[in-house]
Amino acid sequence: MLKEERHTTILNEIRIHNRVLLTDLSNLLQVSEDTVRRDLKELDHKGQIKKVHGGAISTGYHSHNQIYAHDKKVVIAQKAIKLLKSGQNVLITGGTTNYELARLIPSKLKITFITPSLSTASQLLSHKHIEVIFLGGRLSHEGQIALGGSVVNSLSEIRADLCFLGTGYLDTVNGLTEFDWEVVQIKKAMIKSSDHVVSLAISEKLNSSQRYKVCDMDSINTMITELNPDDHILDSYRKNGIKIL
Amino acid sequence: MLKEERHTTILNEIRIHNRVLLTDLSNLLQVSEDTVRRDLKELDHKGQIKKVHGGAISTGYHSHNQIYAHDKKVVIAQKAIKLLKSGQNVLITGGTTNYELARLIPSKLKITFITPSLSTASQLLSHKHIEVIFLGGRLSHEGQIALGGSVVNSLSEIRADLCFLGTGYLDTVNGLTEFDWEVVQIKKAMIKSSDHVVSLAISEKLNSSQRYKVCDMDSINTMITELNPDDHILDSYRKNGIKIL
DNA sequence: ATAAGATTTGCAATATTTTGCGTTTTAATT
DNA sequence: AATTAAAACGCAAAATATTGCAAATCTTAT
Repeated sequence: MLKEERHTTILNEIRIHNRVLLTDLSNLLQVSEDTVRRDLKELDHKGQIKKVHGGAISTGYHSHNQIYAHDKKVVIAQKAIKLLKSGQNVLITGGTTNYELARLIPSKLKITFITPSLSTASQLLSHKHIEVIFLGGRLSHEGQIALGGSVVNSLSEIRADLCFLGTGYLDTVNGLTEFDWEVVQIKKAMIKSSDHVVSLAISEKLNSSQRYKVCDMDSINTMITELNPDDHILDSYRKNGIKIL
Repeated sequence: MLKEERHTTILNEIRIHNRVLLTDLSNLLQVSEDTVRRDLKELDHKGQIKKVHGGAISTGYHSHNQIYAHDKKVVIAQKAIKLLKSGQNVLITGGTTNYELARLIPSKLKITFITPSLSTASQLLSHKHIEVIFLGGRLSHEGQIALGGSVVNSLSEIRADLCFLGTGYLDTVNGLTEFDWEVVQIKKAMIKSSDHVVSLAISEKLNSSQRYKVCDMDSINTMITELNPDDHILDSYRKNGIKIL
């Protein structure tokens, strides 16, 4: 049986049952478990399925993205926290990385966070010593963040020490880009209101871009990825005078 | 059963019931309690649930008193939903009763809800057909709602068809009263912006009052409790020309 | 057609992960 | 304080993954 045939069969099985066991596939396809394992690995790498211990599950669901690259995000969040000092006024967007950041804030820091993101706000509120300002507006169903003119207006009345920009795509040529136009407006306003702009992105987001531009690379002061700061992947970013953590 | 499957099941259970018992999960998933414990630990670590003694609850928002008088609150919420019509602009406060209301909104209704409550907003957002406007401001750690002048200001620019006031204490002499002065300011502004004011309260809240006054009974158009509308406990409220459901 | 090179496959040895059980520690209740 | 339920810990067995390797298979250039 050809590899491509197996792959189609596997994808079908997962499409039907939402999950599949490695041993079952080995029986069904009449190949060794090793081969199936390698097939799953390949399909996972292509993003078509999610390989898990003992088999694979469908990737279409929400569950995948939430847990995806979780470890990397924790690493990023921990680096970001080192930038915080008591007394600061900090702008922060939504996204799972910033959510992690919000979770991990040490209790000794007394900081005011300002955010348009429901999930980030909620997480921040679990810390009794943190003050949280929510930027109101129409909430988007996808990102659970407030969008629109009211947010931008409110931001124009704010001066922040720091700004944590989550998600987004980074590229030395196009700078920071986003998929959603409204999100771009918010981020632009956030950057304008901050003394220091920090971009948090897992390395997958590097060297890729989306259709709308938030800012050039030189508007970003600090860049944080899960990689070692002197990883060669970051070489092209270094020359822009950006601090890399 | 794959670990990921268990995780999805656990998250679903919590999403539906807001909490789960460890022993129930152990039965449901047919694995040892230790395994469930490890699953919960993992999910908690990822921030997807909150692990507590004996089981787990959903993250952020609502706490243990969520469970209190839950059945009564569902009854109230169901009555309240009958007042809703597509196309309306509806103000809604926080509180567990309104949270239930938000949960139970039927999908055929196209409504815009405006709220200063994080938990209510978040729940409303789970309905794709509902538009949600969040009234931004400084968030309180206790109630998870936005307080302060910015909320009151925003409310002055809004005209709503309906206003659902949760919590609060009702009394024929003192009217609607509250414990928190800032909350009072918000509720006053909400009443001012609405054509029709609905008070939702479990019967325990009747005939009791707190230190700050929101409004007299005659500012309230409709009153909803879990009791039968012609229960004698409600007699004294009836004469104010209030509609009782 | 065939020989060199690359890819795929199965196997075995070695790691890693998962899981349930007994024991100890911790937390809630009376 | 005493009693009980739950959580944490360490452990060992079982299941699953990874790796190196050699045989089989497929490519492709001559």
